[in-house]
Amino acid sequence: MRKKIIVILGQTATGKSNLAVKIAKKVNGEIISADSRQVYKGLDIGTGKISKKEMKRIPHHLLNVVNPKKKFTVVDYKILAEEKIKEIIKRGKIPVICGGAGFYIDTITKGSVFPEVPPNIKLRRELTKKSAIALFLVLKKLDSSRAKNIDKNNKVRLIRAIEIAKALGKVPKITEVKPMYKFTKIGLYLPHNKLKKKIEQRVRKMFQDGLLNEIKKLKKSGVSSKRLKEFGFEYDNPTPEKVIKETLKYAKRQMTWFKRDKEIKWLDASKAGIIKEL
RNA sequence: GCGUCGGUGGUAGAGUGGUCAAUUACAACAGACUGUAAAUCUGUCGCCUUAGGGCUACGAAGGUUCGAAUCCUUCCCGACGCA
Repeated sequence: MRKKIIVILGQTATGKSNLAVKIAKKVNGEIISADSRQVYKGLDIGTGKISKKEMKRIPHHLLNVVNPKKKFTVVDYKILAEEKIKEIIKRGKIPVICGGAGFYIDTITKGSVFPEVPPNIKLRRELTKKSAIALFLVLKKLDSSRAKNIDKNNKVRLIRAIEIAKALGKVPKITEVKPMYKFTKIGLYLPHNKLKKKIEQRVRKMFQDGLLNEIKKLKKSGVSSKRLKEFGFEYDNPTPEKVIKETLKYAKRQMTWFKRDKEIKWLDASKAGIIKEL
């Protein structure tokens, strides 16, 4: 029988972490975070990282595992997460994946295998200087079939495709290896106005809790402002209004991603007693 | 009260006789997603539509003109200056 894994996903500020803890308690589970920024050390307030106290002694994995100066990618995530899953199951416990990064979650639940071409910083730096059209032409020469369905305006994608094509000759089709687990996906959602309110509260609290200080600290430790920008608005000279706006937009993009997944069972986060159906 | 400048779409803000349903930005809505994913990128964004067009629109009302967001008159509102 395939082992069971519970996945808690949803937009930011819907209360995923809390629910995950509750569920983990109930099923004797351990939590694996699926958050692309909470993997970094020192990004605590801005990413809404769960506190020790809130964890309620449930083990949490893939939080604070890398230095923010280093790059961490989906593939890194996949490797680590799969390792953790195995370990947890070995301990006779149930893995509970919890997070809002759809891309990260999918790579685990769908088992997508990405071409094994590590980022080539030098090449990227060079290619970034070129225009999207120029990049597109380069890719077309290297791999016309990938060029056919790539987004011509998206430089980030074009650059990665070129990077892969240069290394492998062409961009291989993505394959999916059926994972040997059975995933139960639970999506937490809030009605729009409630979500908005929640986000506003949450952001205001971040500022009270010293978000600006956290940013200062990161800068001091040598994290460049360009890098901080990559982590998102909270780390780029923020005001509460700005951060709220950006967070709302992000929440929107999250939903766009999740909507496609028909396996998700959606639960209204504002209603109590959600756990019983597990 | 006199004078000056200004009133443009959800907001900010261009446009100063035709090519203007109106540059652009933001917001809003929808979407994409092959190792950056809170990243990156796309579409829609006055109303109606059989998608070719049709209609109503740039504070209000009149006027000039073949034609006005753009010029003139009066009025209303705002900012500043002088009283």
